[in-house]
Amino acid sequence: MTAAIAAAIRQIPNGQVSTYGAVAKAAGYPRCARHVAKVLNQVRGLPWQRVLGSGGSISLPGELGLEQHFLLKAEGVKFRGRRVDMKAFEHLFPKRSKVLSKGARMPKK
DNA sequence: ACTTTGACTTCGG
DNA sequence: TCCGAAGCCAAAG
Repeated sequence: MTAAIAAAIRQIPNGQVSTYGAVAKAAGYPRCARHVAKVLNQVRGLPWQRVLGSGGSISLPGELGLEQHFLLKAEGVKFRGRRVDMKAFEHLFPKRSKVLSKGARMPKK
């Protein structure tokens, strides 16, 4: 599954971005956003800078965050304040034939 | 086999 | 808009 996630991340084209949750979902593990982060941190050769937190926010702390910002900017991604303009730059993964249905979540409300 | 660990996500205040 | 709490799941030790 680590491989599946890594593969999903590699699919993100230059100039576009995605989120942890979206990547996890695309890889077939909708709830494993956190693991995506871990994969990004461990696996090398991935376009890690194209993966953002929900809403297009940079989750990387410190200088790495600045570097991410820089790299994305270099790819043509534009920022709306502290967030990436997801509406315009989020990469949509090809829908896999609902193999893993995840159903509704969020028990709270 | 159990515990820890994440660059998360979402809700409510 | 920002902050804290709770839920979440697989990989690594």
